[in-house]
Amino acid sequence: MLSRRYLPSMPSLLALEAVERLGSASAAAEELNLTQSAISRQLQVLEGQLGLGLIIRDKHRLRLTPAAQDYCREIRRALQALNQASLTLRANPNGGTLNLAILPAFGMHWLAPRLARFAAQHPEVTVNLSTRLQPFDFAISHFDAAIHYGRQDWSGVDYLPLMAEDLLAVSSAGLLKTPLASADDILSYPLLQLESRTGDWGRWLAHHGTPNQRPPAMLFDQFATMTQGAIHGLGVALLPLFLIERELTENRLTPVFGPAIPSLGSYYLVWPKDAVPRAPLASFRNWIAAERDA
Amino acid sequence: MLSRRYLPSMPSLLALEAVERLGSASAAAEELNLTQSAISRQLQVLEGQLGLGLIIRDKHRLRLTPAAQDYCREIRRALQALNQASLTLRANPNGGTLNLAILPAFGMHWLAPRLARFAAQHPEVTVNLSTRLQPFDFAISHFDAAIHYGRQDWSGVDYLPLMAEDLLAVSSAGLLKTPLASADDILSYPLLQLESRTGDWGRWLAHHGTPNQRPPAMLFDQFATMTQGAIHGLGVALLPLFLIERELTENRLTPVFGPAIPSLGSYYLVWPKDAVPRAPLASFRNWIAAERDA
DNA sequence: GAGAGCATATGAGGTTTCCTCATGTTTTGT
DNA sequence: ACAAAACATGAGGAAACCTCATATGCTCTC
Repeated sequence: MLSRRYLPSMPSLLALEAVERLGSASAAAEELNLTQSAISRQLQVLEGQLGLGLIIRDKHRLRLTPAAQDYCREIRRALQALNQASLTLRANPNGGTLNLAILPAFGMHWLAPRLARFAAQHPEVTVNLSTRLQPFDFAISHFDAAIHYGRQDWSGVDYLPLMAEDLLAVSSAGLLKTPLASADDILSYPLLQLESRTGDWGRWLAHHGTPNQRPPAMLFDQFATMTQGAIHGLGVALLPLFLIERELTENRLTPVFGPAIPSLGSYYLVWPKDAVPRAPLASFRNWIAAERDA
Repeated sequence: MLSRRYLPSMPSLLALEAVERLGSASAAAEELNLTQSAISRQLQVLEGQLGLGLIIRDKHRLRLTPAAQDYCREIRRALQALNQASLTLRANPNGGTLNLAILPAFGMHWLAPRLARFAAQHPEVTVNLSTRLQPFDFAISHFDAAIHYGRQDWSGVDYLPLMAEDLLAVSSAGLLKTPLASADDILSYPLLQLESRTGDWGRWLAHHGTPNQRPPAMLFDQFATMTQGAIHGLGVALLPLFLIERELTENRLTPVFGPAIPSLGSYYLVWPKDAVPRAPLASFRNWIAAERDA
């Protein structure tokens, strides 16, 4: 329950926030279209209400105490959330919102091209996308659903399988002087891999008859940067086929050895098992299942 | 930059929040120590300012539109953050706060017993603990630092090693009728393992001369539940020694085969590389380094 | 189906908060 | 030394907020 007693007023919080950011009451006043006098008073009001000093008034300069700076960090985040929520509501007065955590590569290549159709089909839902590289706890985040790659190893969620994945070993055209005679010749080139998928090269080698290897490789946190690395000749990368179709047709990447092999994990839409049902999520789930089967 | 124009007033947000939660304006009025009249007007003010209807007035009952419910979810979170920040500031006017993400088992067994000393040494810092089972992105969370188990595989952070770990194979006293003749006899018992550490049993077997195994095992997301499972005879678990000292001395768990083996990962304190230096984090880092070496 | 009980809405009016204007004081820079 | 710039504050008005009193409509019970 929220007690009204300890919630400062909006103007006083805005004043503090702006003063912290801009460094002076005058500048804050200008930004907020107020007078310097108003800011000065609001700061006093806030100090009075919280019952402590927030500002060190030193030679007619304002400086926040360390505690006030911490406080400011928190309230800025909260104010931005309020602002964002209000703007979203104005932009979309009839529908709901769907907060979706995506994986950057999947979001860019699979979801983004299709999402316009969802928007057309469900104009009442605004989709907010935010990238997350790792699974997270739904209970302490504000997401309705997430895109997950891997196996069904996220606890407390339900899964909708979206897509399997094939991995192809590729490099820039110039990297290999001569074609590889066998798969394990690849070990003489620098290998690139994703932090979150360090087993992939081992699986690729096993698939080509060289088991129990776990070759060293350069680490990237996202496919986008790894793809760029490969294009620029940094080494050989094992990349999902659906991400690099353009790079292959435009010869910026070329296959190195063998065909694409099926990836160990798949892409899923996941959402918390215990969430209260919400229309936007249900619409999205139905839509994405249909897209998958299209 | 926060525009003052679209930020509703505090009373109007509180009114909406309470109405959504309590279902009526009268109940909201009582909770907020206001009159029903005040609530009714604030709702109208809010609708006016946002320029849209939030409430379906149906037979003298108030019902929020779906969009308003979504909006409510967001503002409630923000209001709670403001409330929390204000209370924290009042409780601790001189110092900073340190938001720390911990691993539950490490937090309970290693950190908790020591944390009182930090509090005594640094009364000016309030430590907020929150458990996280997986690495996360510091840029989009509000944490100052985190406890990490594994290798140095979290990107964009600095590391302070805290502790290595030894793993012991244990079960309830009654589970094994006869002592194991060899390590791989363990495969005939159900094995328990952590979701995030699925390679551990393979390493344990390799350590005892049986390489390249990846035995199936029951999955747990936290050590606490897994320990309870082992105590109640669910199977054999590979548990960090520092977590189960009591269980061993009190014979609720007994070693199954062999001594403890060193774990692949270690515990670290990690914090974002690019963060602006803050006194609470520096104090904590210094303190925890000293604790580690004590 | 009449009346009690409980909702919300609203007119009128008071109180508090918020803001500006005008002015004073101190510091900084030229 | 003087201008410019910064913050503080007294006074007063405007806006926001709240209450009281009252009106109206729904629902449930007898």
